[in-house]
Amino acid sequence: MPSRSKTPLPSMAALRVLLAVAERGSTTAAAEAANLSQSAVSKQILRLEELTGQPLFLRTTAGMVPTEAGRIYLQHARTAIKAMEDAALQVARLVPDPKVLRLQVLPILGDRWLVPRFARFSEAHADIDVQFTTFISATQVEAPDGVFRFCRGLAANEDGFPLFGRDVLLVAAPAYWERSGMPHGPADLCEGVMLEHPQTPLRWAQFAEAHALSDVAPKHTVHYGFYTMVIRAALAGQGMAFIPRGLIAEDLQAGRLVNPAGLGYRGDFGYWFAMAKDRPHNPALDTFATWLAGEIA
Amino acid sequence: MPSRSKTPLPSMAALRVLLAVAERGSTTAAAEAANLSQSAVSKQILRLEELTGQPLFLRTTAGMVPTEAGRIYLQHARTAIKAMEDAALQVARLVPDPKVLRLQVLPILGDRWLVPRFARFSEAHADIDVQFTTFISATQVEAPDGVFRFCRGLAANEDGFPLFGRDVLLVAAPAYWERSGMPHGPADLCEGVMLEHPQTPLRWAQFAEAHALSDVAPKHTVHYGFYTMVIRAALAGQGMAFIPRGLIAEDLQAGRLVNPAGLGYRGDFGYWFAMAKDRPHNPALDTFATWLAGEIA
DNA sequence: ATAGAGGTATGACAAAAGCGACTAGGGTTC
DNA sequence: GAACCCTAGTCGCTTTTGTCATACCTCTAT
Repeated sequence: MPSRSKTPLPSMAALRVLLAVAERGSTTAAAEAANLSQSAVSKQILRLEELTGQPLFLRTTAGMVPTEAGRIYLQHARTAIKAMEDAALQVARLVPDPKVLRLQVLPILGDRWLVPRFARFSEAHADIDVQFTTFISATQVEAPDGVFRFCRGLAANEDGFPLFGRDVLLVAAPAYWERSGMPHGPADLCEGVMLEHPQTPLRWAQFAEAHALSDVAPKHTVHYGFYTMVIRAALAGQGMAFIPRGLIAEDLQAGRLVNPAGLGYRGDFGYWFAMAKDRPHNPALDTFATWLAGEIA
Repeated sequence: MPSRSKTPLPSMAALRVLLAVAERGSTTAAAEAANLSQSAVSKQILRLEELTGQPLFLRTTAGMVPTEAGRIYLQHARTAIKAMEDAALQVARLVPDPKVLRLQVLPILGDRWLVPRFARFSEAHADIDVQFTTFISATQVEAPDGVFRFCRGLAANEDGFPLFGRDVLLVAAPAYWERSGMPHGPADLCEGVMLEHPQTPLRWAQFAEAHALSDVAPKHTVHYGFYTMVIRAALAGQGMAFIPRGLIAEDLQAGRLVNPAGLGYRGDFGYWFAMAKDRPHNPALDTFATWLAGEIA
């Protein structure tokens, strides 16, 4: 039975913007991701805050950080958006020969690697409707057709192939190196500021292990809730980060990030594309996998 | 992590309209419930269908009935709407002295009894923000403050009081009685058409039990998915229905429905208002309960 | 101090979406 | 065939949502 609540509801578009802001940490960055102007993003958030009757973000000089209310609201917004994406997918699957793909992708990989080249794919295969999703939820009924993952390898019941990512570089913005001095070896890094995302194995620990450094470690480490923000912070010159080369190829080339003395390591983890083996054959998925393999070749 | 899907999302308003249409069975009826024009409702549905790429309703001459795709979409729409209502509620609860109430109410009771008189309450207590909700979901974090229920009585850990509804009348539209002939006793009803909602104890079975009728039963029974639609069908002259007097007081007075020979019964079930005993004291809830008690007195 | 670089908010205005009133047209019922 | 229910389309009008330019704030560097 449907609701008869008089509660005014936010628009889904606004919710999407909300999530983008929370993830990227600023209206400016979110605007870019959402293909909107900064002012539009700002207004959406303000409208949401008016709706809920309280601030959803704290405005700091560095950007927007969610308040208590904001975090609660975000959680539910995810559920709502996910529900409708699921709905769209399931309904699309009802037609005889559905050319729909659902791909689960990590936010950083999507933003920095996949989305830029994906335009070419959708141009070449306009008939295939690809839905990207970045998290899973309780309402999820069907597993995605394919998954982008940061892991060591595939499970037994999966097909797939590695993309890139084992080549991890220590980078920072030129401004940062100027301030802290260009390092020549691991030992020079102790004085620096490390930027890390606790749940991602792209950290000093992996670097130290690869180079058998037992007692050296940087004095300051800053943790971010999203790996995206680690990269953003690195670009802003706030510190050093370990980042897979593939994610920042352009930034290195343009000089926005610098990898001193080739410092880095080769990790166990890499980005993989995985598909369940036991699912019914899906030609659209084949097409996508083939294209993807071509892109990394 | 938020979604980065390119899937265009429907507006929440559209989803609400969708639910209304599904429940009431026609755009015309939904328009009334949603305080919109019929044309607006129709257009919302058409837009949703364009979005999903397939029809969500079958157009029959009697109204709109959900397709397979429609039913799936409805299900998810409920979760989405519920998520945002929950969000609004939880966020509202964060302020020091939140004057927010969540009340769970049955659709028929809400439409036909509560909403009409509720205007008076919200006028008198503009500071109290009441949220009506009609279904519960997995994402639900908090129990509602109060529940309107059709039942025999309260549970041990509940406070509350009965509203009305034990006085059940057999009614039909005048046009129907003209066609089928005015009955004078239970036996005359066998030839008629009964309108019932399978999950509601407002049916021939209860009537027969109350009057110890063992072998008489109407030949034709039509089942509806929502009790709302039973009333709608009765008003449209499609048959007879058992309806609590309180829900149709106006229709009886206006002659839109007629209760022949006082036929009916006094049932075990009635509408109750229930509040959990063990919850922290909420002054706004007291205010509401007091008002409600006054309304039925 | 002051300029500059990050960020957010705001005002003016254009585009698009949404709504209501009305109308067309199909199907039932009497 | 007339009256009545339904849905869907058209026409203006209002509201929402977006862009662009700009103001403004706070930190940092010169």
